[in-house]
Amino acid sequence: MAIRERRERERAERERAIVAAARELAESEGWDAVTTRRLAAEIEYSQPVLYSHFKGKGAIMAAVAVEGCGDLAAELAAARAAATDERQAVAGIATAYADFAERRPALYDAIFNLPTELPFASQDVPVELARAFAELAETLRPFAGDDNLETFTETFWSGLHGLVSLMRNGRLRREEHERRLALLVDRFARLG
Amino acid sequence: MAIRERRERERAERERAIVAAARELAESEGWDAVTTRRLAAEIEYSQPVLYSHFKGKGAIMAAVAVEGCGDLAAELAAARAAATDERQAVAGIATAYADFAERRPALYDAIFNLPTELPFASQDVPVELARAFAELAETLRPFAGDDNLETFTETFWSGLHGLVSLMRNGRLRREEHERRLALLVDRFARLG
DNA sequence: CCGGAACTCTAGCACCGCTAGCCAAGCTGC
DNA sequence: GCAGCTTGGCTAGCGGTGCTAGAGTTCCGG
Repeated sequence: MAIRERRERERAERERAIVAAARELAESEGWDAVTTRRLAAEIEYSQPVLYSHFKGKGAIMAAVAVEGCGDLAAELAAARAAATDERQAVAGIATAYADFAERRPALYDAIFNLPTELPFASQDVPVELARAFAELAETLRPFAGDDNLETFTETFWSGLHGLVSLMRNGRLRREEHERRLALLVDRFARLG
Repeated sequence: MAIRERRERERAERERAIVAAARELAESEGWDAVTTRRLAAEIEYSQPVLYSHFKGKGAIMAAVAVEGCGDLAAELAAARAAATDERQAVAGIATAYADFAERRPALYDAIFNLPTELPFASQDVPVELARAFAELAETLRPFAGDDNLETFTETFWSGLHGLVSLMRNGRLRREEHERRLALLVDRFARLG
């Protein structure tokens, strides 16, 4: 039965290759360039193979999004760990968040903007996403005051998301970005 | 030469019909249902006619977005006018903004989310959009303090945009919406 | 009345996500 | 060792997309 095991190994490997190809293609040429035909060519298999691994293109994008959540969580954690004091931690994590969105726009879109069926508000949130959210929440904890921490975090997070997504599609003046970021942090990282 | 005038009138009328059809279709069935074939059928002309009015589908969507800006500006202005005091004005305009996004998701997406080439940061912003932004700015003026009013407004606006867009695609718990909105308002409508 | 301009239509291109059905390889039971 | 079945990847194709070339019709000016 070792053959069966090898097969399963190869199959898992191919699945990873699909997600990796989708991610790389999206990051280098944008999601519009990610088509099932292109993806199939990239992994050197025919199109229908993709559908034996994933329900459809949306499921592949969701898989990329989950991977991206891991990266985001890691970068947020690093920013929090590097902070010197509580207030600076908020500024640092905000900058890290904005940098992530700026540096990996395709990944960011997969996680937050694209109409994917990535489970969010339900109970089975991807663990990586929960980690990213928790990093934000822990950083904000000293400033939540009487507000519910989760709600407080969601609101701050929304501010960050609004800043980066409006700027990325040209709705905000790019040169004011840092000032807006500082302003948002200032409004949320204060006591009382 | 009256004939030429009649022709131009009919042509302008047809252009309005295209935009109206796109808007109605998007609002009732979502942007996915807005295809050039469907649009052509709706106005009872053939597909290529659309391209004699607009450069492409994107341009039609941009026209719908500009119309939508007018609606948004009107609703924000009404909310501001109905306010009893300065702080309540911020809460009112925030609620009006969120309600607009909730009640007309397709229109909101056309304005802010879809990757349209609607001119924003350039000098020729649609006048309706400038009006909407100005309503926000005037409402926030008493609370901007030392911050640049425009930057301050952009940041608050980003917060609103983040809240509504994350909630609309299932990234935020719907039942906490009003609390988040109140929290955002509270952070921006305070002195000092 | 007729030549030319303006305009709309049919038909089709290249692409999309997705799937039915064929065919070859490999495992299983005799 | 061999027949038959299962597995799994392939080719080909469906119905859709945005967009356009070129034919055909209508109408205006001389």
